[in-house]
This record gives sequence, C-alpha cells and structure tokens, in this order.
Amino acid sequence: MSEARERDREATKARLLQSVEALIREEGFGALGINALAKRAGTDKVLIYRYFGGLAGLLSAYAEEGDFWWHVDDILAEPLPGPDEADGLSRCLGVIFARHAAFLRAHAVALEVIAWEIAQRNELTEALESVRESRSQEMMRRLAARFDLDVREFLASVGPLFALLGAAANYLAARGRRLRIFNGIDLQSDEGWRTLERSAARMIAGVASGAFSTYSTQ
Amino acid sequence: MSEARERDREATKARLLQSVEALIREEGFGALGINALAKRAGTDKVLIYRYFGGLAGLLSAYAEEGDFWWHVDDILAEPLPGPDEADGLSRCLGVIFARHAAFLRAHAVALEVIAWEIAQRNELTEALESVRESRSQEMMRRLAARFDLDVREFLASVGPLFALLGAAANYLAARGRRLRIFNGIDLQSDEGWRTLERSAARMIAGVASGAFSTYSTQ
DNA sequence: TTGACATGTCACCATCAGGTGACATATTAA
DNA sequence: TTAATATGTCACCTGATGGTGACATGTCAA
Repeated sequence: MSEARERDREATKARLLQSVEALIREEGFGALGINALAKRAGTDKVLIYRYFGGLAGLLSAYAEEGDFWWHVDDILAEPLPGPDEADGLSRCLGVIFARHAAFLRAHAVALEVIAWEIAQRNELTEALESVRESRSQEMMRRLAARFDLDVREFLASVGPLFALLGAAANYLAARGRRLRIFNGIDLQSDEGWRTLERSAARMIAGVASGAFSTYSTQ
Repeated sequence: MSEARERDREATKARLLQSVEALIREEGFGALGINALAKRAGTDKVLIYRYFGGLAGLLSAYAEEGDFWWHVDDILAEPLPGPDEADGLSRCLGVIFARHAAFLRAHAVALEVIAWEIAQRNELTEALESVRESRSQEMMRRLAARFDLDVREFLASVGPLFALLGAAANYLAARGRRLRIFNGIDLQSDEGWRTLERSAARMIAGVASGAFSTYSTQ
C-alpha cells in the first residue's frame, strides 16, 4: 500500500521549498498553509514542523534562498546611460523604471509578494520585504557611485522620485494581474506599459530640469 | 435567558452594514466572514442569508451605500486652480494629487479597500472597485470640462499621468499603514508626504512643459 | 380570535485549518 | 546482531468556517 517513499531529508526539504514557490505562483499567498504545502510536496505536514520548526520557519527559509526578486546586477546591467552622456542620469532612471516594470510583469511570484506585503504583515512578508529593501538600497548606492554623487544627497533628491515611480510600477503591475484597465491604460499590454514608460521618462526629465544636482534641497 | 431582541428588520440590516465597516476598519478584510459579521452585529448569521442573500449580498449592499471613497465634489472642491490662471491645469493636477493622498491617509477603510483589491478578487472587491473607478472617471470628465478640453484627448494625455501618480499614492498610503519607511521617505509623517507632493508637482510640470494641449499624442 | 407570515434563536452539519501523539521501518553505530 | 535514531505515515484532536433546518414568538390582516 504505502509506497515506502525514499528516505532523503534534503530532498524532502527541497521539495517543500519548491512547493512554497509553486503555491505562491499558482494559487497566491492565500493558499499558503501547512496542509496545502505538505500535500503539494507529496509529503507529510509533520515534517514541516520537524525540519523547519513550522510554517514560519519554512517560509523564512524560502525568503532567504528564494529567487523572487530582481538582482542589482540585472537592474543595472549594461548598456545603461552613464555620467558622460547628455541627460545621463535622467535617462538612466528611465531605463531602471522600465526594467523594474518589465521584471514585475514577467514574474508572477514577485507580484504576489508585492500584493501580500501590502495586505498582510507576518513573518514571511517581513522577511521578503527586508530582502527587497536591501536590494533597492544597494541599487541606489551603486547608482550614486556611478554618477559620482554623494549618497546622502542623492537619496534626498532622487529618493522621492524613485518612491513615486517605484510605487506606481508596483501598484500597477500587481493590479494588472487581475484588472486589465486602470485610468484608460491597458495594464496587460505592451503598448500600455510603453505609454507609462514614456510618461515616466517625461516626469523624470521634468524633475531633472528643476534640480538634480548634488546641491539641491527643495 | 434569551432577551427577546426587538423585532426590527431595518435596524438589523443597518447594524449588519455598520458591522462591515467596523470590521474592515478595525480588523481588516481578512476578518470579514459570515460568523464574525453576525457576532459583531449581535445578531444571527441566518439573517444575513435571509436579508442579503448571503455574504456577497451584504458586502455589495455595503459597497453601494458605504462611504468608503472620496466624492467627486470633495476632490474638486474650490478653491482649485482654473483655466484662466498660469499653469492652471498643472497646478490643478497637483492639488488633486495632494487631496487624494490626504484622503487616503485619513481613511483607514479606504486603505484596506485598496490593499484588498490588489491582493484578492471577489464579489466585494469587484463592487468596491467599480464604485471607485466610476468616481475617477467622473472626476476626469469634469476636469476636462473645467478646462474646456475634449474628454477623449484629455484622457489620452493626462490618463497615464494620473495612472502613475494615483497608483503611487495608493501604494504608498496603503503600505504606510504598517511600514513606515519607503525609499527613505517617512510614509507616516506629514513631512514625508509634503516631499512626495513637491516631487509629484514637479513631475506634473515636467510633462506639461512637453505636451499637454489637446493636440498632443506622443 | 384565528391563522399566516416575519423576525429572530438555536442546534447541527460538513469541511477545513493548525497541531500532536503513536506507530512503522530504514539506517547506522555499538 | 542489536539497539538507537532518523525518516516517514497515519489517526486524531480542537477550533473556526460557511451553510441549513427546525423551532419559538411577535405582528398584523382576515
């Protein structure tokens, strides 16, 4: 009867971690539960308690090793406008916005993470959040270095801009999973997102024209 | 024993509707359930089935009569920059952004609605969504009329801008409920939001400088 | 007064959740 | 070989959920 599954702790742990990813992608965070995870992994839920100490432990293990968010190297990959080019920083920010948006649209798990971070706050969302935040900070630091700007002042001037555009991309991409139209924009079409990118680029340029140097405050 | 509660259908229905609001505000959407609502209203869940046809019916009744979102009159209340003033439209959009953001920060239920619309899709979020969307559309139409612009072209030029800024405000306000900092911005302080409003105003101006008239396409 | 209906109460059901204890068996060290 | 331990299976518990049927009693028209 019982097929005497192979005894391999590491393989079982790996299957459980993969189940976290698969469940989030296919059914969303709402479906994440001890029972569902065990079933999906084809194992017994008691092993989750034994190997990970419970659901929270499994989820934070996933957060640490999971590949659910972009890497700084990818978001800043060449070719990328540099400090020697005209409007280098503005165009650079535009490219980053576009890459960020493209990544989101291509990664269902990332969108689920964003949606769930807003709606709920628990051990997993906190762990995921901290990974995301540290990557963003790293990206900003490297960008400041690229343009030879003081990090503090760079954050002060570009921070609000990134906050607005990043927030917009997150919201629209997450929303676009299930709702096609927002303010007349088709969130599920390439054309809709190109429109958004053009607007974002113009908005960036608008801020840049006013102030962007290291000695801008207001 | 049983206190023989007064028999008043309308009062019971009203208590149930108030429970929806109270539960969302105090415990979030996750707590919305037949049992929790009945308990909160101090009544029996079977009455929800009888009077509203079930949870979905109660929730959509709330969506129709609930006061969970801004009214167009409020968001466009005077004083508001008009077509005769310099940069009238740009400044008008800036004011609307600020009012939208201020409303969100002051209304916990609205933030819950936004968060839940992103994370889940069900009868209630669809009903709430449709109310929100229709108010936005109405606001845009009245704005076009105020500046004597063709609605279609107005939507094409201002639509992406509103989409980006509205999305950003929604995301940041919803996120700010539980997470204080985003990209160095304090989402729970007036100062943080003033910074965002200044950036938004500059971004709007940047788009306006390039194209804003009725005959702009790209 | 009587009978129909509206309002409200209660008990119960199946299902799912997270969680735990008891057990079977493979592996490995003594 | 034997005994301890690691791995995995199974049955069961408590509690909450959505949902329904049976019942008690107030209200109101005939």
